Parts: sequence; C-alpha cells; structure tokens
Amino acid sequence: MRLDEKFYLSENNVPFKEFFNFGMSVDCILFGYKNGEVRVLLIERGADPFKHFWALPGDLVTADLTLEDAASNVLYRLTGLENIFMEQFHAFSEVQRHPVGRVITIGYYALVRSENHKPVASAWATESKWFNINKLPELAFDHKEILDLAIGTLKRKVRNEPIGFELLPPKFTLLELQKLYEALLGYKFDKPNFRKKLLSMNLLVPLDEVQSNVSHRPAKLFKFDPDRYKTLKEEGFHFDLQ
Amino acid sequence: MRLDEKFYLSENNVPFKEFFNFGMSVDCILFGYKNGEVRVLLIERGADPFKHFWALPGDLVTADLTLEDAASNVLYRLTGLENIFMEQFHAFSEVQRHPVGRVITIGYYALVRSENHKPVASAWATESKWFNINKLPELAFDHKEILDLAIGTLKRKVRNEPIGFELLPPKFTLLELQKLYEALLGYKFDKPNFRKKLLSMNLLVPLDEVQSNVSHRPAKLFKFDPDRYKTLKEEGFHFDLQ
DNA sequence: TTACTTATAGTATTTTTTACTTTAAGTTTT
DNA sequence: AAAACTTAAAGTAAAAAATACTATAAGTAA
Repeated sequence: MRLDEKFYLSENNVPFKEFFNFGMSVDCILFGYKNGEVRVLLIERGADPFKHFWALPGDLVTADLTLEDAASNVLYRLTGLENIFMEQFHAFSEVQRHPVGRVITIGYYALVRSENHKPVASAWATESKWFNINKLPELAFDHKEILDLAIGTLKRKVRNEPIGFELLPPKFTLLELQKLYEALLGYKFDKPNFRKKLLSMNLLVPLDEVQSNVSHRPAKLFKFDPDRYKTLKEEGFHFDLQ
Repeated sequence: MRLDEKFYLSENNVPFKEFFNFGMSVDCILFGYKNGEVRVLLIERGADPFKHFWALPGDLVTADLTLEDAASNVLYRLTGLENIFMEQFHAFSEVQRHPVGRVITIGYYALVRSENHKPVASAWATESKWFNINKLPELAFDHKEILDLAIGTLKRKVRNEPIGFELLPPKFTLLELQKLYEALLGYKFDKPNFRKKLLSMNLLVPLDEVQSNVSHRPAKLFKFDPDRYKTLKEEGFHFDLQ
C-alpha cells in the first residue's frame, strides 16, 4: 500500500498523503550529580536557528528509527556512552514552537554518573557544559519549558522509583545517598532515620569495603540491587521516600 | 524561512525538508465507571486498514492543531462533551506500527462520568461501545499495547492524584467512592478506615443532602473540592491512597 | 595520647495505620 | 406499630511506622 494511492482518507476527505508533513525530534535532558549539585548537560548550538544559544541536546528523527533509538543516539554522540538510563516524559507540539517548520518533539530525561564520561563536541554543538539546575542560562526554542517539566518529572520519579542510584557511582555510602536525595528534593533528612529507612527496604547490598582517603572514620560502601527491586516490586513493594 | 531553501541541515547533510514526512496521530483511551466496573470506550473501525476491528478512538493530526487540540476534538466527536479530563501519557513510535506509513501516535487517557453522554457514531467509526477493562476484544494496530500502558498509568495516577472523582457524579457517597477505588486498584478497603482517611484529607465537602430511593439508611453526599486540593498541594500535601 | 570527625547502633515518643466493635438511622416486613 | 433488616457513621484498642534524639564506636590528625 503506497501513500499516493490516496486509499485512506481522513474524516474530511483530505488525501492521506497530506498528513505526512511533520518533523519529529527528540530532546534529551541529561542529569548528573557532582559535589552536592544536580546538573544538566546543555549544548551551545552551532547552527541556525538559535545559533550560539544554549539548548537541550536533540536531533531530528529519521524514518528508520524509533524515538528511543533516536534519543539513544543523541546520548551516545554526546557522551560516548551506551545504555544510559533514559525515560520518555512528554510530547511538545505547540504549532509555532520551531521557527523552521512543524516539528513535534519528544522529551527524554536521562541519568548518568557524572564522572564516567567526557562530553564530546559534534557538528550540531560547538560546546557542551554542565549547568546546576538552579542556575540555568537562557535557552533556545521552548527548551526552558521542556527542561522545567523534566525537572518536575525527575523530582516526582525519584521519590517513587529507586532511580536515584543511576546518578551515583556503583559503590556509595549511605551519607552520599542521603546528600543526593537532599539535593534532588530540596530538603534535609535525619541521618539515623534515613539509614534505617533505606536499609529496611532491603534494596542495598552491604559490601566488604569501606571508603578510603577520608580524614575520618570511613563509611561502609553499598551497592544497589536492581534484581532485588524487581522481585520486591512484583510482591507489591512500593519504593517511597516520604 | 522556507523548508526548500535547505538552509538547515542535519548532521549528515540531509536536506532539512526530507525529515518532514512523519504522520502524527492521537489515540484516546476514554475510561468510564458503571456498576462497579471500570470501562473503556472503543470504536469499530469503518475504514481500512483494520476495517471492522475494534480500536481506540483517534485521528491523524493536521498542521494547524496541537496534540491537545487533536485529542480534544476526538473526544468531542466521540461524546459530544468538551473539557473532558485528559492527560498525555506516551508516544508510540515503532517503525512498522502503522501499515500505511510512518505514523507516530501520542496516547491520551481521559476520564468521564459514564452517564453524562451517549457515544456518537462518525465517519471513522461505525459503532462505539464500552468494554470492561478486564474483558477486551482483539484490537487494531498496536492498540492493545497502548491500552495496556494506559491502564497501568491510570492505576498509578489514581493513587497519587485525586483524579478518581472525574469518574463519579458530582455528588457521591463515601461508599461509592470506596467501591470505585476498589474496582480501579483491584483490592478491598476497610470501610471505617477508608472514611477516616478520605475525610482527614479535607478534600471532600459534606453536602446537606442524602441519598434518595435507597432501601436502607441513606448515606450523606459529598463533593470533591478541586480548589482545596490546589491549595493543599501548594502547601506540600501529597494525595496518596496506600 | 588527645582531640576531632563521622559512622552506626539504640531508645523513647509521637503519629499513623490497621482491625475490629458499637451505635445510629433509615427502610421493609409482618 | 413493632420487629427485622440494612447500611451509615462513630469509636476504640492494638500494632506499626515515623520522628527526634542520645550514645557509642572507629577511624584520622595534631
């Protein structure tokens, strides 16, 4: 079946073919965490429109790719990493949102361990840089709106699913985990109670290893157990951080 | 700026214009509630592809509409109602998901008070009918996948936001509310405790009115107070039904 | 050895959840 | 009109969870 057969008509008898003129893009909000700050990786655009503006990394989607493929590609070109944690969160479709044509974009937020990679420059980005999510520059297109929604989504998700671990190194202390959550959610936890709560969830595996190069009693290291979470979830467990 | 100027190129030097060949559609999962059952409104397709199959109501998006407009239009043509509660939940982009061309669809779930409307037939639907969400027919396209995700989203959302009220008449008893949640979540609540919990949230306004035409002590009627919820939410309140 | 810092265990209080009981208020039947 | 029945709605006691705080342990640095 070919489009130009005009086989399939919409309700108002417009040829099917005429509906096929949308551009699709993906925009990625890559979050990282370092020195107690939650950060997002932005690029400086190397081409018009919005040349020299800071923007979300993203790209137009080609006909052979799913949105997930396209977003993975963007993240790979940006960081050199594959299998980054990534989740779709919203479609943005304001008619005038893109100055060059009718482009609908799908937002993905993604989480990385900041130290694991060096941001790479590319044809569409003259520079890439981490920004504290509370100190953001002016952004191209409707990217501020997209980023704001991504931050809101992250804050909600991080309370209801154990995805915060994606931002930490594989081995971490309980205090590091607490500080991460405090940075993400914007409020403090009581240390002994935070410990108790997290450990009672049985999601953390204690390792036979402690911090090194610290000038005080070194804390025990833990790792997150994704399989354990999967099992518990099937049994009805629901991750929830107050 | 016109597309054929080829002003804006992707990373691989493909003319910008060639990216603009996607079809966009919206598909709506309209949920209702009647006689203790959660239901979804499906249509029988009146045209190929998948003629005579049951399917989600949806339509291709035209260039002058946002996705929200398009979804509202679908719901209006289906029910005759405007301002139906509706929320975007996912974009579906498998390359082969539509047999006629590359169509990416955005899923919206919507909630109505079942008794408020009569489903209407239209050019793209020879019939529309409510189905119990546990007794669904075979569906066209990838609509089963879309519907499954919508049901999962509804079950999660209904616990964390007071949207269940959209499925009930404006005036309802606490037992009616309890039965709705039991149908949605698939487990039972203790009656006195359910009452206590809901009333302690201060989201329900007691009315000077009771049930009529019941063969037992009539229960007091309540209404949901959306403004109160808005205020409480800003103060940090978080709706949560275990 | 002492001072200092942070880890980690423990405890006591308050609040919330859970399970269950009792009483009230209406309708229907006899 | 009384009795039986059904559901509403309030109350209560036990268990569990969250909260606030204290004490001790284990390391580093002076």
